[in-house]
Amino acid sequence: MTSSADVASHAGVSRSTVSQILNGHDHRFTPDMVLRVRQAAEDLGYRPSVAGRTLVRGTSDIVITLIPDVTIGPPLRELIDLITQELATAGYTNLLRLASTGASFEDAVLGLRPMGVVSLAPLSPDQRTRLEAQNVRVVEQSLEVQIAIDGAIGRLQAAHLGRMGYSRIAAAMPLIPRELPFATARAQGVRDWCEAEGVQVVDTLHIDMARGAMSHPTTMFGHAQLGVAAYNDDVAMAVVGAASKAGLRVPADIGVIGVDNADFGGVSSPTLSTIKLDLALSSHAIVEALVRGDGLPTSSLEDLSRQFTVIQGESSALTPSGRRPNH
Amino acid sequence: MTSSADVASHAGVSRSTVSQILNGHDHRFTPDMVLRVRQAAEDLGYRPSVAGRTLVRGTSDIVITLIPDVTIGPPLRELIDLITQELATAGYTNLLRLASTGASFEDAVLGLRPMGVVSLAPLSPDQRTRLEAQNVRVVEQSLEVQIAIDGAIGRLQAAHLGRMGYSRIAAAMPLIPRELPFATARAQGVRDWCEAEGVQVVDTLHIDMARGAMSHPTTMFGHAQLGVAAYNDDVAMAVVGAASKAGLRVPADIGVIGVDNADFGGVSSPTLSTIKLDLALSSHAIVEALVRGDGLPTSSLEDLSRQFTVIQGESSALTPSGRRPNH
DNA sequence: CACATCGATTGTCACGTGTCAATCCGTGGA
DNA sequence: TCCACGGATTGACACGTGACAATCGATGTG
Repeated sequence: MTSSADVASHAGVSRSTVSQILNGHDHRFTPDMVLRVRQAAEDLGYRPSVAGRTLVRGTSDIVITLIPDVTIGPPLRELIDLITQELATAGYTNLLRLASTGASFEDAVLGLRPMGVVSLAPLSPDQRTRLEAQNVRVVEQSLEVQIAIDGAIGRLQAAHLGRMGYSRIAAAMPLIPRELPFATARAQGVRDWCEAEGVQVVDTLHIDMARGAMSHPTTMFGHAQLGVAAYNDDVAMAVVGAASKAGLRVPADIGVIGVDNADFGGVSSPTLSTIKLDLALSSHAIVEALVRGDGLPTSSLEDLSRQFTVIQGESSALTPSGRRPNH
Repeated sequence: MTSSADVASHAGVSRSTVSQILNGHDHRFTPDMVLRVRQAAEDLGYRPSVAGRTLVRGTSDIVITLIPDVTIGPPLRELIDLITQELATAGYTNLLRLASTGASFEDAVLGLRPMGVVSLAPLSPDQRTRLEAQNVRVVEQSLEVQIAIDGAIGRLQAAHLGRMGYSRIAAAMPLIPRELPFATARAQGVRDWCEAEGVQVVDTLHIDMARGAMSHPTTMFGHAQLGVAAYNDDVAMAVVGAASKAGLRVPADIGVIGVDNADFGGVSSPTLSTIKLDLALSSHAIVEALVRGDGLPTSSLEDLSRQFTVIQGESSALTPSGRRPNH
């Protein structure tokens, strides 16, 4: 394991010179000296020890990103990639940790003296407090913002179903406790739009996602021309499956729109209408806030709604006017 | 940021005493002294600095797990969780990094002097060489093992379809270059089983997973009673969708089995038959190999096949004997 | 009573780094 | 010739930790 002392002796200079040149203070030195040191570091494959640097600086260049407890599809993956790359450009190292891995998070991570923590899922208030007590910068997807986003998605789904001509609208949510707060916000968003537009709201459908659970659908579809705003594409698929088992036609009798733009929704029959979440522009705001050190600015809801795109599939094409947009 | 010196002065002893008691050498000290130091550390919320420890030991307690460039569903997520927990039990900290985040991996990570790297995706040979040159233990899902696993899955799918009575069998693979080596191994596994059992093999179907691509299915289903072994549940759904658009019945005319046991496959109509991958027992082998320091023992194929379970859905229930197992 | 013994506790060193004060050396002015 | 100047380079320190040698003190032995 080569150290800066090795580089120094290899270049015939003092270790101090090596350290300064490699840390941006090269203007104090002769050009050929700079070149010689750089070359020596290159030859020896020198990588400064994070441990040594952390020790002297009091804080490391490490940022820990907490990954929420959901399946990580292409969009979320891309967001993480972007955050990692932008942090790298700013000189920081992004490392990941699953939020599902118990309380061990703080024990395991705080010893690293990370420069900051990015939490893609809401943190508990005392978790946040403890992190900040250790001078760790925190940028999180707060519960408020998350709920605002979910509400906006619910409204967007309802608006789509209304535009397509469904006269009654319901939300469909999975029976997973962990998802409850978000599901509630979604359903509220659906209700909000319907009340504002004077469209009839039907009680929220609770969908059991266990294998085969929909084989014997109940009379949950007691309405003709019902539009269903599903929690995600999986739930949307369950609704389509249940309707099919009940002998109802999609989209003629029941319309469905999901969220996520999952692969299977684009190739099933019928193809699923869905909402695509574009997370790209958030990454910049996150990294910016982290590096500057202040909190993440609460985006206005106008800004948020721009991040969503309705993708028209066959599952909600009630009216003949429902054409597929070019994509 | 409290250091061991703070704990020492708080307990009225020397820093050396603190260090020894907190590192398992407590048998050398009086019980009440041990208690006093432990209490002081607790009171001050002391967490030893990874940097300091790394510096003096020459290597850190950090393990970096490289996450492959695929969507991370519940099974993979659970594997990562298990690895993290088992490593924590052994005193190591597991941190994650996406494999897709460019070549910056080595620059960013090697400075941490990690104890080891777990790669859930095959590494390039020179990557592995460079890691080992820095005394980093490497445990990877080698290309050979990955291909052996895929071959076994393909055989299992073909065997299921054959058992269900489909007289002709085809593999269905997505058009994604990144997946090509694995897809090829799967198709080969399907072919192997068919040749061994004397069942007719049909040319591999190449499935375009772009939205709406299957709306105008070609004449790819030129065979009655065709069994299709799909690359995953998404591809299986595409096959079902295309069959449906072509006016063919599933499972009567075409049988389909996927891989992954994804949620949507259990609630669609028809429900998808699939293969569930049980990754639990691999985590133990991985951590074991990493902590011991030798390479990951190449599991025999018999062992591997035990990790797979066929889940019977409606999409491959050609024969009346095809009953749904209790689960 | 002197001394060896042994358990309990402490002192010291090294790890690799970044920063800043200190030193070196060549040049120009008085 | 001497000194001040200033740019180029180096020395020394601190960061927090774990391991090991060294020290302390009390007890038992001759």
